[in-house]
Amino acid sequence: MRRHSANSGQAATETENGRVTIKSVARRAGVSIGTVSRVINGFTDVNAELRTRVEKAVRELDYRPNLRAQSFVRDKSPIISFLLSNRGGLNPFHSLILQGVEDYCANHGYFVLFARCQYAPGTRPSELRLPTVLLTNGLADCVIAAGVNHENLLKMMDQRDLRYVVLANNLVTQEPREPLNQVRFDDAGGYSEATRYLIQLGHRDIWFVGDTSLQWFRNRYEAYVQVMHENNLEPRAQTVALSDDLFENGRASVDMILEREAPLSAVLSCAGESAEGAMEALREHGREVPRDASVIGFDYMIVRSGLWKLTSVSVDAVEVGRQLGRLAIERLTSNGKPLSEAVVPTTLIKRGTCRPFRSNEQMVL
Amino acid sequence: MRRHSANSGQAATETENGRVTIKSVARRAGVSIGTVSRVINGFTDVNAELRTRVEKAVRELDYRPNLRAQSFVRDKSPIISFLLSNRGGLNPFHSLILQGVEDYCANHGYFVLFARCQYAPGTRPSELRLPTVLLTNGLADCVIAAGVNHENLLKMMDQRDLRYVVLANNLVTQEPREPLNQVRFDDAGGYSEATRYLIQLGHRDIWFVGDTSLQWFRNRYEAYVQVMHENNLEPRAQTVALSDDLFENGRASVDMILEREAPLSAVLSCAGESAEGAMEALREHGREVPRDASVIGFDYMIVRSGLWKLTSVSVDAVEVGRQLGRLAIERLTSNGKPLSEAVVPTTLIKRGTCRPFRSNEQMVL
DNA sequence: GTGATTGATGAGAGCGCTTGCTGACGGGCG
DNA sequence: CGCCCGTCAGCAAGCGCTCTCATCAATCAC
Repeated sequence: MRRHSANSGQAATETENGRVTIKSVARRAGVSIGTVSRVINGFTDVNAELRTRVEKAVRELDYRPNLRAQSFVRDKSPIISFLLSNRGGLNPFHSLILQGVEDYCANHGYFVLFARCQYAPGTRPSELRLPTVLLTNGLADCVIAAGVNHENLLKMMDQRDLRYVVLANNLVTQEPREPLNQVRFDDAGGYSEATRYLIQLGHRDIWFVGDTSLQWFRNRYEAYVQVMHENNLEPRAQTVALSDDLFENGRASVDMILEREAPLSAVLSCAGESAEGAMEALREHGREVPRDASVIGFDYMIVRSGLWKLTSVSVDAVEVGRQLGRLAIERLTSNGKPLSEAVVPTTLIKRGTCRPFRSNEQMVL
Repeated sequence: MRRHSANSGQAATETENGRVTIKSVARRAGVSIGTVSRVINGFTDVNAELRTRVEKAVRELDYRPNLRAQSFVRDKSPIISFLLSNRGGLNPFHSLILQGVEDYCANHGYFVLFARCQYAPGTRPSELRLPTVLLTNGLADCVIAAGVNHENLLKMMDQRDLRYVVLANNLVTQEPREPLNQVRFDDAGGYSEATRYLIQLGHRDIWFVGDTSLQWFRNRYEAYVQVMHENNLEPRAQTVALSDDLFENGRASVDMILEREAPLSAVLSCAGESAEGAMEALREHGREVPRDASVIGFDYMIVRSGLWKLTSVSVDAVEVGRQLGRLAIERLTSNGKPLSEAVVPTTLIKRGTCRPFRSNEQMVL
């Protein structure tokens, strides 16, 4: 690449080359650019008449400050980056979260940059190849780390003094982490409630289905186990991943349970898709839901078409996004001091897949 | 708001206040900042030795140019805005498109800003309240208009000399529009192919199901009608929206057709969800798919869990996004001259819901 | 009436970078 | 040897804005 050759010729000397800048406004209003700056930035110590004149000039010229110049001189930008880590695609859950982030940020004068990245949990922080968003100096002032994240990335961001906020549910950590600068939804609480609900309905043979090698599912599993123990019931779980596909995993798990004729009167499933799979397996074995078995799954208040009848532990994913946006903006305005965790509650939404236990159900098998 | 009081005191005179700028690099390498600039921008007319020294200094100081300063002085930014118009949420289809946009842009040094907006089709361009992304001067240099768009927004952007690229399939226009600066996927082609396929399988009573008051579904409908006519078959369609919910609309439409005992051997559905609804209705009427009726729907190559058996007209939505990203970047680098339309093909993916017609199927009803 | 205080304004420096221009240098050629 | 010209480094002018500081007017206390 060679330098561009001279082509500007006679640079516009005093005249403006077509664009409206703070100077044009100042000239038109007959004030200095400092005064214009004070008016557009809402300082109160400006004479009412001058203010009016400036405002008129702004309107007439349709002036809008150059964000690039503003960001440059203020040394900050109104951009927050939403970083989706280690996820193939933008799944419905994260779509809703992104939507919530955008919603909150847009309402508070910030913009959301969408970026993705992949990294291995094992890589040492210093050897981590950061995504371009994080490497680019001055692009975004705060990062929202969603998707599946690991300690090494957070360490790296700490080292580089990058401000960030994390979605804690999908954060995989070895040792417990101080719950700062993070948003979490209380899925464990929801799974406790769901378990209690099934017990109240009279169920005893309640199976948890889900791959507990994944931390987020393990949290749900542990909540289930605890409630079962509190009620002197034996947890009975199929926690090995029989498939990568959640639907298929739910189907295969329940199929296995029924094949070996283990007693089963309710299924608490780690996810919505796997609950659908569980229902498929029950159907295949001639057991009707909820008549012959109750099923509870998980969802995130996505608007589903007609048939969404699954009783679920439910979290408002858009709200999770809003909280992430809120925390990110607070981090920027709170001068970087750590913020305490925000928790979004979950609710057990009772739809059509649970029913009180009747002992003759056992006969069906 | 009052002006900030003086708090800087003795501004750092010649020393740098902690941050690494082009000056630090220049000093360390013993060259002028101009030379550093030329090196980091890849100009070739730099002496090899100086270049090496500069590169060394950059590495040692871990220097990264300040994007804010660069954007400011270059008067352009590496940010492209993905604007989702008139859509409640970020649905799976648009999530995939966004993903494709991000994919392409990230690979070409651009960043993607995610924004949403709502506007009425009827509003006159001059009265349109533009979303903040478009109003903010210097934020993004090009806008990708996805979601459902209308002429008034495009007119407004034209007037303001905003560069943009449109997803044409969801663009609602009165008069035909020159296909410039837009990406389109050929769903009409896919629906023609699907119709021909059903005819080849021997089906005659092929029903199109979908609300044709929506332009994108009407395009599919018209492709269907044309192929039917070419084959001297009578188009038979349920084009009135019986519900806002696609699933329910498909279900209700087919239910109505079957209720009045109209002959039906295949359903060509405007969307995937509505095809699921159609299958539900067939099931309710005791007709098994594909034994007693064939069904074709639509999808966008989303990875669905196990049971996705629907034969579909299919478009690679991620590719649509990539094309949008490509066109947007071309618009920026092609000095603003209009670019010709990009078309993403659709394919008929034959899964498990179609079978050759057997006349005794008619008996089932 | 005088000096001190307060308040509003304009002037201008400076943010970090790009880039046109100037001029030093050296090699080729007459 | 001198001249010309191509090459390449440094200088410095800006880009549009913010914000400090000096200035000046008006107000107030006594």
